Order: sequence, then structure tokens, then C-alpha cells
Amino acid sequence: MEPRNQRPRIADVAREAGVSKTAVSFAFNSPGRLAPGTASRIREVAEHLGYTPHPVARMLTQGQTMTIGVLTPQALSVIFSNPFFGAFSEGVALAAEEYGFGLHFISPLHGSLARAMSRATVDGVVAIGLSDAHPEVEQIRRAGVPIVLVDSTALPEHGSVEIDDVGGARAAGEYIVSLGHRNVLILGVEPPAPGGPDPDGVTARRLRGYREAFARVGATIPDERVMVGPASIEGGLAITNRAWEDGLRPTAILAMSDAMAIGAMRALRDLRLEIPGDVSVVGFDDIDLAPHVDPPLTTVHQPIRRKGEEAVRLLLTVIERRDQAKPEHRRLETRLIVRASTGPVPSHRKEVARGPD
Amino acid sequence: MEPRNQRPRIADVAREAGVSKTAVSFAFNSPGRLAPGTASRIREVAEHLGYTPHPVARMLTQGQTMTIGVLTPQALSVIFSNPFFGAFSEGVALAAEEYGFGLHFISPLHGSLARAMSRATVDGVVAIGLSDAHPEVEQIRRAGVPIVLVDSTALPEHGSVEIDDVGGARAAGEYIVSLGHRNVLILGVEPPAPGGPDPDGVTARRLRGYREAFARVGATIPDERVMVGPASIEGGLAITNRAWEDGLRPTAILAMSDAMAIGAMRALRDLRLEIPGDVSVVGFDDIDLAPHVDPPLTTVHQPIRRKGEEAVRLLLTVIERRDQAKPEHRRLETRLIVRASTGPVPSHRKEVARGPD
DNA sequence: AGAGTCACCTAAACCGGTTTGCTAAACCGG
DNA sequence: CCGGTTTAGCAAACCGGTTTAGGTGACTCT
Repeated sequence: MEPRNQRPRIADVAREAGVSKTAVSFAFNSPGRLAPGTASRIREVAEHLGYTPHPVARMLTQGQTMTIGVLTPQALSVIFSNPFFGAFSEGVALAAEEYGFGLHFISPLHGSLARAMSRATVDGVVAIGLSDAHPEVEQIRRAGVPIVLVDSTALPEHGSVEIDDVGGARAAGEYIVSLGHRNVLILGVEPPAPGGPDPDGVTARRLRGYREAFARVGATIPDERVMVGPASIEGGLAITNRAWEDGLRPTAILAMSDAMAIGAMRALRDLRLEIPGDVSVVGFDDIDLAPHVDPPLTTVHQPIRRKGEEAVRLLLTVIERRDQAKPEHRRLETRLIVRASTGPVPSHRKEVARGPD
Repeated sequence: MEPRNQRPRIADVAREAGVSKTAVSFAFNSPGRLAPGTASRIREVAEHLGYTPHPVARMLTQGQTMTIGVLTPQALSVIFSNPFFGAFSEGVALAAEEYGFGLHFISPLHGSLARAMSRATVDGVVAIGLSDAHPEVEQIRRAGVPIVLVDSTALPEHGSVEIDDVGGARAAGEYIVSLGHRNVLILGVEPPAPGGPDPDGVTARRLRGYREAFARVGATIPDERVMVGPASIEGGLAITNRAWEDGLRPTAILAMSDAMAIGAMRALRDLRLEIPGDVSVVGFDDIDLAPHVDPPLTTVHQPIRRKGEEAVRLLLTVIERRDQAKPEHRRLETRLIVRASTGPVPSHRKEVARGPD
């Protein structure tokens, strides 16, 4: 029954200062329209009452939230476990901050991205790794929210930022092939798409690159040499172990994420194998820590931060002039960085010593 | 002049379906109050028109946003460059997702945290590394937003989660002392607080721990052996180089963040020094990659993810029963993890060979 | 003195929903 | 066939601001 100390409303300030709501609003938003004395008096009263304009109400009337959403098809808790995402967020944050936009991370709510989206109050969305198989893209478009796709097969009606996955993977493949490796294991990143592997997702594109490189020397990578899992250290570790349990003995591992590559190296080390003496490992991403792991990781570099930045910039231009400025599609370059986790194919395979198998 | 294809409003659906706004609202929120046929008919019309309730309007009436804010006193772009933050966010996201809350990251807007806060539409805030020196804490409280402090000196009126910084640092210090090191360099994390070093911030607490350990054997760590910088790889690298340029030749480096420790190792390697042969390095945090760097990093482990999780849980209990349930303060344990980046003090100092200096 | 400006401020409409009474019709037992 | 209870749906108030379209009085000009 006591007067719950609610936050003061604009009407409270108006009453206390003996002016109209309008005047209070002006004092905050266009002080020029008020006599200087009045404006400052209203401000004092507001300050005294501890009044701050209710951000939601403000959003409603202004029709904009000054917030951009980062949409991920996977739970944030798994996404954040990949250092790649940290770097990407860094780029996103950099650009967003520059323009005074806040950041809202959107991940599936009770399994539904659509539901999460409908809750989110954002002016636009950067969607990462969302394949066009996801029906939510359509739903978002219908909701009238501008969207930029990152690492997805570009839909012509939305802006997009991607990298040269095929080229990067091909470079890695060619390098591995040139070292004499023919017997490899591919670590693919789990397709976040529902209902089977995405026919044109990141995993598929990079796989195509690897295969092109092998094809050039007449070699192939059979499907059973491609295993997918979560793009994390644990994921790489688990898959590699499983591969060894399955009897696979590749001389090189091509991982589609540095985190997985690092996990794979851990697994190999636990199996008492030398890197690159027994097995070579190649990553993808070139995260900050790639040069610092043991051994320094050979990997395909991609400009992670820039990817985030560009995506936000593209999005902001769409948000600004909401009209039909035709969406841009940007493709960033990749390049192979050779470090110390790769070497020539070993002449004597360790497992030979283990028996006639 | 053409009819801009705005997103449909509830009134549009009502008109099209031949019912009142109320009915449409009921169809979405409490279908039980409508005849089954009517409810589904309204839904169809809505679907056909592509109608989704405007989230901002919904927030306004319901008085809650189902969003929690993560407040950082530094720009997100710098925060995200520390893997520690990724792991922390992982914990935060895990708990938030469990309860159906979204995540909004809040960082200073044009230099002002207060301004950023007043824009943010959140039901509560997890503030990390915000010292009580920050006046925004008070401002947030006045705005009536529940808040939980992480890694700050606990204010009694707010919930808080912290770790045993002193104990962890002391353990690291004792270990280093036991290896014979007396000549050390401390890498502190940049105090985000404005106006000088925070007298009771993270850096100060850990420093106290290191010093306690040294004091036990009658040794001291002079102030000029403490250098602070950004908690990133680059930060650690830069500071270490500067230290060497300044003529410092410590036999051990105690970094208050793994990222800095890794940067320091890079710098040492560039100086052609062996780790731990010439210089030992100890980190703090125990990030996922700490065991994988070269050499594996000796560091003080703290439960980073749990920190994020606990903070959110604490916050949610405050949000639920908004009343005066007295705030909880939780302190998590730390422990030293010895790996391979530390060793006994070298008998011959390298720089002896460099000259009589 | 009357018309025209200007500076300052306000009432009311609006943003897009939700929620609270309330009413009219259908239903019910006797 | 009547009074009482449900059921189904509506109008209007409300959330907390912003913005539009005036209104009022003082001042200027002729």
C-alpha cells in the first residue's frame, strides 16, 4: 500500500516544475524552443526527481531503437566458445559504436529464431551463418527489418558480406597436396541449418575448395573422410578422437576452424603423435592466437574483424536510406598463412609399427 | 506519395478481420478468451498480412523487456579482444538463454556510460569491471534498474560476483618465489576507471596478493616494476617491449591476464629469450587456450563461465521479486595451474653477456 | 490604435500495442 | 417464459513519451 517508489514519469516532472509535458520534452530534446531559464529550471527539477526519459517510450515514438542485432542460428553460449566469434563481434562493435548504435545479440529462443526475432527491438540485423534454408530470413524481411547476411549464400535482395571460402580452402588443399599428403581428414563446422547439411553453406563451400585442389593431382577426398562437429576446441578434439577410433590414420587434418584445429592438435598429442612430424594440421580463420599455439598454426587467414565492420556499415546504409538502394554484396579475400603445424608427409607411418592392420 | 509498405499494425488486422483491436490482441496473447474459430481466423488474417506485434509497443505496455544488459566501462571493440570476455559472455548467455532473456551489450556511448545506459532497454544489468568510482552505478540505481556487479568492490546494496583475486595472485607469487625469482615484472590490467588507478580495483587486489607472497620471504615488488596496459595480446607485447627498453631484466613476469601473458611471451621470443629458460611467465584467468599455447601457460584459474552464469542468476532473482530481497554477494575460488611457462630462476642471466651494464 | 511578428508555451493527437470494465446475445434450469 | 449465468467481443483508458498545430501576450511598426 505504500507508495512504491516508481521511476518518475514525465508528468511528474511537468507538475513539479509547473509546466506542460511538452515543455519537459523540449527541455531534453530541443532546448532551443524554450526560454533558457525555463529549460534549465526544468532540467534541475528532473535531476532532482531523478527523472530519465523512459527509453522504450522514446523508441516507440521515434520509431527507431539505435540498436542493431547480431543474429546467430546457434545458442550464444556455443557461439561464444569460438574465438572467431569474439573477433567478429569486435568488428561489429567497432562500427556500431562509431555510429552510436548499441548491440543486441539474438539467438534462438526456446529453439526458435523467429520467436527471438519478434522479441528483439532493433533497427536492423547482421545475421551470421544463417543459411537461406532458414525460413526466418523471410520472416525478418516481412517484419520490415533490414538485414545483412554474413557467411551465407547471398540472397540478392539483402546485403551480404562473405569471404572467398573456396579459394582459401583450395589454397590450403594445394599446399597440403604439395607436401605429398593424400590421406587426409576434413573437420567441417556443424551446419547450423535444420534438416540436414546445407548444400551451399560454409562447410560445403570450403569442402569444394579442398576437393578442387586434390582433383588437380588426381586425388579425391571421399565423403567418409569428412566429419562435422561444433566449431570449438572440444569439437575438434572429439571428432579427431572418433576418427582414430574408427581406424582412420590421415597424415594431414584440414579443419574449417582454428578452434577445431587446436582441438585436433590436442587429440593428436594425447595420441602421442607429433605435429607436424606424424600429422600436419591446417586451420581456418587465423584467430589472434593462431601464431601462439604449439606449434604455430598453419591456417587460412580471413579478415574477421573487417567482416564484422563491413557488415555493420552495409547495414547502416540500408537503415539510413530505407528506400530501395540496391543491396551491396561484398566479398573479402582469404590467404594461406604457413606456420609450423604442417610439414611433408612422413615416410614411415607410425601405425605400421602397430601391427599388420 | 505511394503507399509506403509499412509493417501492418494491429488496427489493420482488426479491420481486415472485421473485429476489434482487442480481439486481435487476444488472438495472440490469450486465445482462450475468444471463440476458437474467431481466434484462428484472426491469426490467418494476421499471417496473410504479415503482421507481427511491434516489440517496442509490447514492451511499453508490459513493462518488461525480457532483456538483460551487459555493461562494460570500455569500448566493446577492446573488450572483445580479450578471450576472457568471450568466455564470460558464454556464461552470461547460457543463463540468460535458459530463462528466455535476450542479451544487450552496453558500452560507453561517445565516452559516456550514463548516456549509453539511458538508451538501453533492459530489465537489469550485469556490470563487469565497473569500479564504484564510476558514478554511473548510482545513476543506474536511480533509474530503478537492478544491477549486479562483477569484479568490482562489492557495494552492499547491489548483488555481486567476484573471485578471490588476492588469494589467486598470492598463490602465483608464492610459486614464483619458490622458484627463486626475486626480480619480477608485473603486468597490470588497465584500470577502466576515470581519474587515476582504482585504489581497490582488480589490479590493486591482485597486486596485493603478489606482494604478500614476496613479503613472506622478505622481498618486495617496487612500484616501477608494475606496468599497466590493455588486457590484450598487443597490450602484453607492448608493455614487455617497453620494459626491456627501459632496461628492466626480470626473470619472471606476472601478468594479470592470460592475453597479456601471451603477448609477453611473444615479445620475449622476439627478444630471443627462452621461456621458461630465461624468463618465466605466469598468467591469470586460465582461458581455454592457455593449455595450448607455446609453452603451455602457468596461470591462475578462475571459473570464468560460472562467473557469468552466477551473475545472471543473481540478477534474475532481483528482477523477479523486485522488492527488497537483500542482495547476495558471491565469491568464487581461484587456483594456480602450473604448466610449462615457469621454471627455476636461471643461474646465468643472459644480459650479463651483453656488457658490463 | 490596429496589424503583424516573435518568443514562449500548451492541449491534444499520436506511436502500437495491452488491459479493464461492460454489454449483448446465447444458454440454462424451473 | 423468466431471471441468472456464461460466452464472445467491444470501446475506451492506459503505457510514457514526442510532435503537431495552435494560442497568448509582449513588442514592433506605421
